[in-house]
Amino acid sequence: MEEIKKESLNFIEEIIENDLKRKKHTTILTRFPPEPNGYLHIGHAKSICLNFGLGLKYGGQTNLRFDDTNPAKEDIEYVNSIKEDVKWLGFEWARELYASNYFDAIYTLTLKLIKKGKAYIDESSAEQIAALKGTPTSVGKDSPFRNRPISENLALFEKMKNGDCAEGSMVLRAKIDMSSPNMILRDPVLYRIKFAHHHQTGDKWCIYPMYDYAHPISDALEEITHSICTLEFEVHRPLYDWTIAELELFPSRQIEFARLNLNYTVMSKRKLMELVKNNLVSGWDDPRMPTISGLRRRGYTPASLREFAHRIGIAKRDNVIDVSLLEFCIREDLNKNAPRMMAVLNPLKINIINWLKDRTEYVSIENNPEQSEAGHREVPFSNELWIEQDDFMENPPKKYFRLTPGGIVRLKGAYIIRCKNVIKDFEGKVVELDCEYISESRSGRDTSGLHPKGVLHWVSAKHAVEAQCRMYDRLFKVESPDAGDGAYKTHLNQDSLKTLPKIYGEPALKTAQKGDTFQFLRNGYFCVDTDSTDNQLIFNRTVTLKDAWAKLAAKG
RNA sequence: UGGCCCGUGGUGUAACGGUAGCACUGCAGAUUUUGGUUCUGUAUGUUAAGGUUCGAAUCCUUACGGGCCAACCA
Repeated sequence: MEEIKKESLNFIEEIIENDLKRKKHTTILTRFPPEPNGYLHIGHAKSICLNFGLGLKYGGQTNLRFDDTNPAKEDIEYVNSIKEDVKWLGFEWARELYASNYFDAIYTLTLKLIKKGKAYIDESSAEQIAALKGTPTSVGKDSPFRNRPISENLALFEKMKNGDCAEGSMVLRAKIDMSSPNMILRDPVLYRIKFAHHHQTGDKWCIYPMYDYAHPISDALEEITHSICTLEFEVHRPLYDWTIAELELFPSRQIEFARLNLNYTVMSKRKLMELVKNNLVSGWDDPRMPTISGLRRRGYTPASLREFAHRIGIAKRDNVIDVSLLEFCIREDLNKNAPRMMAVLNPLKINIINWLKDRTEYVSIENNPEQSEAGHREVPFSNELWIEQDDFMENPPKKYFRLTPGGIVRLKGAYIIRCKNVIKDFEGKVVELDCEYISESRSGRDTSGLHPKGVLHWVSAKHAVEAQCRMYDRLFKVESPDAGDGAYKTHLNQDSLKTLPKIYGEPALKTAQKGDTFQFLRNGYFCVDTDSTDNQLIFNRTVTLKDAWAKLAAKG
């Protein structure tokens, strides 16, 4: 009998399996609760994969619920982008919901809370409330309005709802414990007045519940079994439980896990928003952004992001994931799935001097060595070719096995050539190379007996497709741009985007469509950018290939 | 000077009182018509001190380190 080692569970899965086993629940229901006040980033992707993944794994479901309790900061634009991103990641929600769907229910429940004497209207100013709140190390003091009669609370709450009170003039507070060591429990604000237009409810309401109050109620009304959020909400859990208990609702349980941190980038919505607003990037979907839309435009696939989320795991300790893991995940996917193409990014012209000027020969090159069923394509070879400037050196260092004066090299899928003559301009810069091809060296029928160490990619000049290339690198030049004071913007990598206005690709690239991904042989993975037009093909570099030579050369 | 949470190689994450494992990264080598892929090898770890136990990364205590908490934000 083969012993099957069962995959270890993360702590949330353990809780769920335990709940299922003990029959606390017969099925599970999770939710992904974004606030529509910005675009989703890869940290949200972690949460999405967790919540939807759990639903899938345990045969339950997951709701998408917009946490839209603050109309001042939220917008329908974000609602739409969030839906698009979740779908693109490959998940389907059971129900599309909004916390605002429950505004009536929450209002009714609140009446019950007030009648129980568990909430009161406080007419103190925000400053007064803050002053009486105390500090983490000193207790708070009761508000002078704390013990007003229930009937008065009811009447004032009614007035508040009817729009008879000015913004900031009063709030509804829970009556819990002003001396609690947990600041969250010092009579938290439940409702505030905001005369703001809401993207879902329009102008129906001028009072809006706070997150801490609306969230447990929303969870409970949906009968969410496991309400998963990030660690900073841990201290809010007693309030979450208090709300459910006082209102006698479905016992949803909040569980917290550590949010994702990635090095060489920033992850807070506020900072990402600043980058966008200050035009430090081209938008939320700039390919350098850690947003889901940015990664999508960069050429990351949903599968690679899901794999990444799986590999980083779920735990409660703070973590900083190395971007190299993200890069590993996309390379792994694209290596297996992206068709290979040849494209010369920094061209150097070579003349095959013993090749007839008008002759074109087609050579057959595999589309993907990782997939035999991907087949081959025909690539034209002629007397004028482009190769990469880096692939020729007049005075090569040791272990350089590309083209050198008098040296030989294999042109991928075609012939071996020998460099016969180096042509320079008046400044001494190499501008062209005269080479001879070895006629009996054609790939697949090579009888030359030669074994060059180097194999170069190339493009026939007269058949080349021209395109623009955007070479992306990490947005920040330091590992922790967030460290220290708010000076993260000073760590921006000025070279995070280099545009190559004219690159030469093999003819098959002509029909490439937006979003298509390729491996440009020896250069990296690229995808067709959404800015492309019929007249101008634009590629984004998703990620480079691992480059052993670059490493060696850098060492000297 | 408060409360809560968390400390396992460089980075993540397992081991649920019984041989500290896996992945990424690094390094070295093999293979290769991509200096890619693949394969092999290798380096680095239980924060510390006590205690319980035949046996502790795991349980207890203390210390140390990190994080969170004082929006009418989420």
